[in-house]
Amino acid sequence: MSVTIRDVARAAGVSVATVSRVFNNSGPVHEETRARIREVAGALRYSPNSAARSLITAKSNTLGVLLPDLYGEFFSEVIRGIDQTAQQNGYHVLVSSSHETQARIEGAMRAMRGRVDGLIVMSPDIDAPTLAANLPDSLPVVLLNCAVEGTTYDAITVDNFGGAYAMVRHLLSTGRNRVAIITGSSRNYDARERLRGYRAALHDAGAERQEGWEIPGDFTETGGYQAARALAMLSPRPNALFAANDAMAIGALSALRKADLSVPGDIAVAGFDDIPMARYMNPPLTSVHVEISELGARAMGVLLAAVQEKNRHERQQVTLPTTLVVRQSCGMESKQTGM
Amino acid sequence: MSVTIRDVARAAGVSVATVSRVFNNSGPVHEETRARIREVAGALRYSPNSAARSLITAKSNTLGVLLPDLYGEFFSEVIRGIDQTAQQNGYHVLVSSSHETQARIEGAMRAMRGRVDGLIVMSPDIDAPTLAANLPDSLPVVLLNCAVEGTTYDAITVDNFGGAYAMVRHLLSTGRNRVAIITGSSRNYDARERLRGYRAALHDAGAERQEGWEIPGDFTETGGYQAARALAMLSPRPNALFAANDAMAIGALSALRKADLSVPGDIAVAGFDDIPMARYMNPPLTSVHVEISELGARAMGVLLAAVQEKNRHERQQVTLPTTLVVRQSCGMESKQTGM
DNA sequence: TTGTAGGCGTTATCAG
DNA sequence: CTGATAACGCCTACAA
Repeated sequence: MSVTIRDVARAAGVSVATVSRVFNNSGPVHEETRARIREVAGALRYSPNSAARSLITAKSNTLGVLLPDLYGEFFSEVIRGIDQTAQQNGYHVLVSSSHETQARIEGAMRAMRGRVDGLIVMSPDIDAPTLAANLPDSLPVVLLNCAVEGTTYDAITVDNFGGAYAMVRHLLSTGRNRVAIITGSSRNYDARERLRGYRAALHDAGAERQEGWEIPGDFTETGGYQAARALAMLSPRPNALFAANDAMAIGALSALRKADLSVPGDIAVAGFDDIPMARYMNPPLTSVHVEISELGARAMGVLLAAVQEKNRHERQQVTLPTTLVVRQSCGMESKQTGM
Repeated sequence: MSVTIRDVARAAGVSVATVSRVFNNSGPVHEETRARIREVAGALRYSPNSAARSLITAKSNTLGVLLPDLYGEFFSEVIRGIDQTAQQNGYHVLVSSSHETQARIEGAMRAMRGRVDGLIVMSPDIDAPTLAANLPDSLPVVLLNCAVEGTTYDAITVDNFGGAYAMVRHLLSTGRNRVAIITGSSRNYDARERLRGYRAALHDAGAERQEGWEIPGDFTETGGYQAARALAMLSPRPNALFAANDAMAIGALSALRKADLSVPGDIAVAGFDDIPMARYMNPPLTSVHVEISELGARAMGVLLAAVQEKNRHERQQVTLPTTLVVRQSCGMESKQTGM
């Protein structure tokens, strides 16, 4: 650990400059001396001090990830995608989680400043202007599932609107005419977009819409459970339910069961995300499939481009498509293909 | 970003040493000048260059986390606990995931060497000797859910054996006399321990045990599904099933349903981990509750102690207790308390 | 209480 | 192809 480039140089009978050259593939080095240096360095178990390197190159080879709250399978997958892509490109990942409030985001950014070459920010709960005010302008930043309308940040989002729209459209097409929704927090960008898709689908199909059919939730199983319990007592009762994520849909299934309502007989149920467990629910849960780890991978991809091209990098706002996965919870007949 | 300590010093009309003292609370500084420096620094948006700081102090204020594979709710929770504890103590977290093989672990460690002050290693698939050979001796390391018998590393593990033992014991106590298990990979430490607990419980209770009742799984929903499908065809058929984790238990529930077996009527089912969704299954899933984020928090706590005390730090191997959570999947009657 | 100056381990710019 | 040597930004004795 305390073996430095000088030790290697001395042991190999060369100057530090030459050692540096072989470790950076910079400048020409005689093949023979290069081999000797590599050997000596290996024997000494030398590895360059990254702090010193960062100090002079002004690069840390580290990228930061700011997360709202590590919770559930969703984030686990996102990070997986982020980390794999980073690793493949020789970068490290510094994570910082649990940033629901603006103050915390701000603090986390300050803490990361100088330690990272770029940042992925995932904070669906913070609005765009607030975010903009806090984002460092000197640092490449990619927004993940954030409200970015009218901004010029690099951003990547799931097609929340399109996915919700397609799902509700599908529910209507199966003959359900009273479609309710369990929403996420109204401060949450994803949740707002999914609600918007729900409303648009109803509107475009000329279907009935009621305020009371928009039941507030919070993206947790418990929230979904409680919302569905409330929904079960509505009259007339909706005959389809679109939960803004799978966790809530699963909670809802449980509540409906308890209320002795059959799914999909009395009411069809659908979720969003298509987490791995969705297909193993009873009944198997219809959902909007999102390639979650791909989401993280793409975000990291854009960030790497921004970091490496640095100047002259075209800002891009990517929307990841979703696909409808129809299973029995919304009335698919065959038990065969439900899996 | 390019504003250095010298700029602050110049602007405040003092020397860099004084500014440094202010930012490190080291040495005495006149209250008045301290205030002025803080103000100037704030106005200039100065923040110390961490690379330079690390270079001279030989500390990075960063702790590394090596994960086998970011997968499912479990890891999400572990990281949450780790990160929160780190943040509270002013440390950053560098993560690196997807290290199933020894070679990858080794590479990741090399990559982190010098960038972190300590390491949390979670690699249940690697055996202790192999691990030991690759662990840096100069760096504080805490093992998380690893096989550590006979080693002196700091380590923290879930009481896999005890949890499994208690669960099987419980299943037997409800009158089930043919208890099967879906195991995890035999290379996985957690899985081995849970299997050991299963066997011990059967043995101690004088219950019947059969090779064929130990069905291999892989900790995924799909693995559980397939294992349960196989189990359903056994004769005589087991009347209780202990899955070594919840994901497999959920897959199993689905398969048993498809095989027209009733749970808990024909067969009781139990899992391990008690992930949030367990209680919302149909029927609600009995499981061994683990305080997962606490696991991460504790690991980080031990690591911080090791890093800060450095010398003279007593090695400790902590085992986190588990609790039995009984729900309807193993025959609890009341629908009321099943939630 | 404050300032001066040396050095942390590398890289990069010059000469040779 | 190789070797000195000046930065990089900061901390920390040691002086004042």
